[in-house]
Amino acid sequence: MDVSGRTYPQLALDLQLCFPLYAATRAVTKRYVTLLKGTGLTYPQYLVMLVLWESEEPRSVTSLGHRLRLDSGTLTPLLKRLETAGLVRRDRDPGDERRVLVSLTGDGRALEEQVSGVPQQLGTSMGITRDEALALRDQLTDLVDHLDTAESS
Amino acid sequence: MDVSGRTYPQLALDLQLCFPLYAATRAVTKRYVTLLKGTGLTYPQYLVMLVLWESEEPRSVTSLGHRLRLDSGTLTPLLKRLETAGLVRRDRDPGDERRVLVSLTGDGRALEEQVSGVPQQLGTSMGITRDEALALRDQLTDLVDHLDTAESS
DNA sequence: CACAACTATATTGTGCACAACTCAATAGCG
DNA sequence: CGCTATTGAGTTGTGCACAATATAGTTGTG
Repeated sequence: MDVSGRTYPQLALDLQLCFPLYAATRAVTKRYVTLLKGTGLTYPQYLVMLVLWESEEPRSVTSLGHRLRLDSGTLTPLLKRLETAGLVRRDRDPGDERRVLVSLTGDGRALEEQVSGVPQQLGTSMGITRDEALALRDQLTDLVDHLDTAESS
Repeated sequence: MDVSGRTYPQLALDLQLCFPLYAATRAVTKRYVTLLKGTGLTYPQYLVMLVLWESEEPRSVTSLGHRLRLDSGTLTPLLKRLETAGLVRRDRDPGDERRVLVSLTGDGRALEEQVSGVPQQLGTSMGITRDEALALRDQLTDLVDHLDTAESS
């Protein structure tokens, strides 16, 4: 890698780490488009569905946001699209009318079986073993934790 | 981690790897907003500037796109904003009128010095050593390469 | 009870990403 | 030379992300 001519060689590092991270996310998202074709889900919608499938109970918008680190500005329109698609219902919590509870419809629940092969297919596409995936997960999780604490300083 | 109750436990893995990757990219992007405040650059704009700073010659839109894996639909409006900000110029290549050559202005070149501390600050925020960063970079690069070849199949 | 502080969601505006498409310019070929 | 195929950039439309703001509902306090 040629960095010899740069006035500020340290800037090359940003292209070397931050760019691959950025590119990897877009590559994964792109792969999901193919894998999720037929379900009509986008990648962020799939992540929301994963959280709902893992929950026994309906979840509020804020609760989904905490799990996925997304705010209402992103989730509200996304959830409306899932509602239009007939995969979720959105009902005001009778006990606290500020809250909107998101619950799965029959179709939404049924979709889980249809995508059950996706993680396996993606694992193959990424060309890494389960152990490598778990190690990578840990590094990325650490990174997010560090950035979260750094942001508040 | 409780996955015992799931009908399809393999779906938990997508939340365990793909979600951290997705969250890490957004956390890094968010950190850059703070670090780049004052320059007026967004994270994708900063990446474009990094490529221009590392180039001796003006680059075409396609050439920038290959380096950053972005298409003209993303780059054209982004480059127009950089042009409006006075950081780059966009001129048709006299030798091939289809091509638009992107070159740095004096202001654009001067900005390099102003952001030269950013990689160091980000490294601190991420809480990883240079060696860890390079190892992570290699894993992510491998991942992108695998996904690229998988996509075409 | 009145009312200020707080909470949960929704809305608005900006900026990516990317697929699909258009259009102008160029290259290649008979 | 004339015609077709290709290439490079731009446009359009959809769907995130997220900051900033608005609004309705709730809670705590005097």
